[in-house]
Formats: sequence, structure tokens, C-alpha cells
Amino acid sequence: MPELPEVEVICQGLKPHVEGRRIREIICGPKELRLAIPRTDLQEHICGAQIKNVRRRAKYLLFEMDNGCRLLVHLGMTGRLGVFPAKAPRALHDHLLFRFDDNMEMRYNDTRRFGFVTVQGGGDDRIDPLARLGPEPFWDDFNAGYLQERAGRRLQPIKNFLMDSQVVVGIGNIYANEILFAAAIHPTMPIGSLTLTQWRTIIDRSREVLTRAIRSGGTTISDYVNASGQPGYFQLELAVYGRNGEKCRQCQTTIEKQTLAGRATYFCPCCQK
DNA sequence: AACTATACCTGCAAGC
DNA sequence: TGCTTGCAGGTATAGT
Repeated sequence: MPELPEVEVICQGLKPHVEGRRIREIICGPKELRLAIPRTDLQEHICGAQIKNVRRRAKYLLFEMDNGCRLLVHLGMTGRLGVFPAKAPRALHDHLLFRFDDNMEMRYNDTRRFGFVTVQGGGDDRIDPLARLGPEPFWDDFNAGYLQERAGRRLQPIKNFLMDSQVVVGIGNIYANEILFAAAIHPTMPIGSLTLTQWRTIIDRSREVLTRAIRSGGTTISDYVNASGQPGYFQLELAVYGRNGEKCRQCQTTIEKQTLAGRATYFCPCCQK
């Protein structure tokens, strides 16, 4: 489900409801997520602590607690986070409940269970999921020199490269397709053959597309909703994603679809070279 | 080393 | 109607 814009919208939506709240109780469902739920760490280090702030890094939500520990949440494909009255009926696929001191509850719901949570700062830190991440698209170190350096002379298609979280974070399948259309670059273009000017275009278009998507509340294809349960509207502005067989809005050419690294890839064969 | 295919899981739509 | 098949926003791992 969620790429950078969706996670950012959820983060901003959660902020007023969770910051300053103390967690009084954590209830874990019986099923595991992609990684086993760290039940003991949650009870020992998160339960009883106060949320100082929540922020986004890549596609992770970070809840920083007053005791120095933090809770990492990754939403996978179908994960949702929302805040509900504690007495509200629970939904199918609610896997984690964090009850606050104000009789509200933050609930983690995930149909496919591709998401996961981890606790950091509690002593037995496992591997840090944030350790190997590349820069955020809006950081200064996401620049043309960096990208050309990382690309070298490799033949990897630009779309796969943009979706590599060790290169740049937050860009998933929807926005990789949209960014490359906006940059007028074909998704299979080998990264080793891109010019500095083209890298600059990719950076500029990345920031522009992601910013517009955040402003539209994210993209709702089937089940994404923000922290208040509302869908986004950027799907109305998609230029290529999911539009194979339809006409390009710029040149009326039929949008094509092909599989790249196992992922559906959409492009305009006329606008993108 | 570079790159792709596969696996994880559930739900839904399309096709027969 | 009911079955089967394929596909879906992510990412780690195995394999070529």
C-alpha cells in the first residue's frame, strides 16, 4: 500500500492524536507479522512510556518514547494505523492495539501481514532496519553527482534503481512509474547511460511528484486510508500507473505495460525515451 | 558483483 | 453459481 507520500500523510495525521500520550496497555493478536511481534520488548519498553514524537523515515513510522526507546512500524503492503475510541469495535486483521491514557487506542491493521514492528533501545537490539537506507528524496545528498556515482556503468533499468532503498528511500512501484513519466525517461533505460542533466531531471520530478501526492493525501488504489480512515486522491492524477491500454494525456498514444523485476511497469512509448 | 525470481499472506476480479 | 488463476502499494532471501 504505502509509499513515502502515504506514510507521510499517516504520520501527520497521527501526530495530534499520539504525541504526549502515555501508553497504558498493549494488546497483541495471535498471528505474527512478517517479523515475529516483539511481545516482550513491547511490554517492557513501550508499555508505560510516553510518546514524545512520531516521525517518518523512508516508509517507516518512528515513535520516539520518553524513556529513550523507539517503536518502528512498517506498513508493508496493506498495513493501516489509526486512532479509535477504546470501546469502538475491533476490525478484522487488527493485530496490535496501543491503549492510551485518554481512552483512545492506536490500532495496527494489516490484511496481508507483510508489515512489522520492532522496538529499539531496549538492550537486545537486533538488526537495525534503518541502518542501510539511502537518503530521503528531499535531502541535499540525493543529488545528481551521488546518483551518477552510484550508477557507475551498470545496466540496471532506471526503474529498479529508483526503487532500491539503499539508493533512495520511499519510492515504490506507483511513484517510480509516475516519476519516470514526469521525467520523460523510459523505465528500462540503463542507469549507466544517464547524463547528469537526466539525473537532475529525475531528482526534480521525484520531488515534484511526491510533493503533489502528499498534498493530495496519497494514492488509494484499493485499501489505503490515512490515520482518520479517509482515502487519498492522487489516483485521479496518475499519468501512467494502472493505465495500460488507455491514452496518454499528453500525446494520446496508448500506455503500455511490461514486467520489470517482477513488478508491473507502465509507460508512454512516445513520451518516454 | 549485479541482477532477477521467489516467498511471505489475504482478498478480489476476471475468466471459464 | 462456483471454481481457478492471476495480481496487488514492500522487502529479504535465494538463486543465476
